[in-house]
Amino acid sequence: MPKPTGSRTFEQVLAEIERRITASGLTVGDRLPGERQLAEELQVSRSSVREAFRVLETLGLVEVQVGRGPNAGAILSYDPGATLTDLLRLNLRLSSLTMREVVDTRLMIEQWSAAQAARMPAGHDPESSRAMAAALAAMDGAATPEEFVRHDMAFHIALTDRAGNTLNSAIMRALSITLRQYATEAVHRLGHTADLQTDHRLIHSAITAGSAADAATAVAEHLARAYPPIADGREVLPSSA
Amino acid sequence: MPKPTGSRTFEQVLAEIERRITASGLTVGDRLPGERQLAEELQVSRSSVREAFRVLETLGLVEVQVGRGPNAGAILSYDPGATLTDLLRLNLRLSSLTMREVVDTRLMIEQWSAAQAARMPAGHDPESSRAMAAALAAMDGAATPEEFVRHDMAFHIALTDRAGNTLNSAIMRALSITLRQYATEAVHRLGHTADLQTDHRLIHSAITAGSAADAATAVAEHLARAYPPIADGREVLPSSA
DNA sequence: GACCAAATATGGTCAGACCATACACCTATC
DNA sequence: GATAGGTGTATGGTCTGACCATATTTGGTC
Repeated sequence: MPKPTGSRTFEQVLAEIERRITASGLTVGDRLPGERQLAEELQVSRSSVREAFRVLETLGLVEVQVGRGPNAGAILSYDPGATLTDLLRLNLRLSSLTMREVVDTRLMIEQWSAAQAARMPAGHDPESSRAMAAALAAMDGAATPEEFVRHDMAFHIALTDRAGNTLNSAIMRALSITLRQYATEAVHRLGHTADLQTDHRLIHSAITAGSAADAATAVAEHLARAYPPIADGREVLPSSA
Repeated sequence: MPKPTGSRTFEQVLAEIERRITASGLTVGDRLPGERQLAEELQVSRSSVREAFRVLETLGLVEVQVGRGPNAGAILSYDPGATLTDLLRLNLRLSSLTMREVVDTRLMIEQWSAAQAARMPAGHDPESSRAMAAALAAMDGAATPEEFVRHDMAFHIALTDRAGNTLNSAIMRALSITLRQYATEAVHRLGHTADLQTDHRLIHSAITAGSAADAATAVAEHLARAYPPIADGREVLPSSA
């Protein structure tokens, strides 16, 4: 037991909030009591409640808004992506992670997702289907590498969404954001995007055709092309996030 | 731009700390200034510094200790696992995630890792090698389902470590902890562990023999046996964590 | 009914105090 | 001189109470 259920006050507040979520069946969209009210209910100071709220906010579980009315206060939300993104970015800064590992994990998720997506019935999740097609078209019309990469990210995220695992989707979103600048530089280096688009269409048609194995292969080849300079070193994150 | 670089004070403190980490080359083990000192340096209140510290702590980037001496204060650390675990647990509580998705993601990582591990040269990472063998033996001698599951977790984590991707390892650790109680109940239901151990040995020998495909297949079959009742519903987390 | 102004509830921030903890330092003793 | 014990002090942890900023609600006025 590394943590003996936290003796600090804000940890007890966290435990109580977690207990209430479980017991009262609170869910996304519901509101937590205000800072002052919760402080009085639990007989703790407002500072402790605030520190607990910062933790919940960091975990992407609540969104806090000032002012008055139904939208003010701490609202239960669902955005693990932001947390994961922060986590990845900071760990790259600390050199606890390498770009190589991030890219490999992305390949893993995307290969898996492409295979799963190919196995889905034709009419499955029309929204992600539309998103993939739209991203493909938008990449054709992209005027700058930045714009291309933006739609490229959308394409790969839609692909992951299509596999239907929201946990994988959340991780994929975080990985994409982390790799964005890297991807942009790669496109600049390449100088053109024709090969990448050929890859994308190969992936897309394999999924549409229901060929899981082909889809997985196409994804692997695409990422090998997109991230060639990454060998095995401890590349650091570009200076600007 | 969802976040305009945070107008709140504690977010500016976070940005400044992140800047210092990047600029000064601070790394794991180094100490951040004390709360009072940082507050004065940045001309903000101690409360704001504390809220920033709570965020860093939640992200697993610092560990805070009271008292005096070289171990006191906020030390840069590296423990994304705790954050991921909290993230998973709370999102399961909010029903934003299903057990099915968690199990699927675990299968994905473990299949990938088993295949990668099988491709490694024989002498690679002797530590995880030893850990796998030790866990196998310990499972044979386990007297209770709880003890069996503890060593089972160690086995699967060692397998993932052997693939050499620390990001995947961190995710796998979080998934394992999240699934622990579930796994324990599954072993209780099964009533015996012979089949599971047969699976484990199959996985182990496939990796040792360097057969990536066999290793991946063995992992898939093992997890299908270990988590059979999970179909497609929105199973909730067991009440006690 | 529309519009504008005041009241109010909410989070955001600050200053200052006191407590608990754990090491640092110094003194007394041998 | 070495050791043991007490005291000092820097650190995080918590609380109180105040004030500010913001956004909605309320109510009055035209």
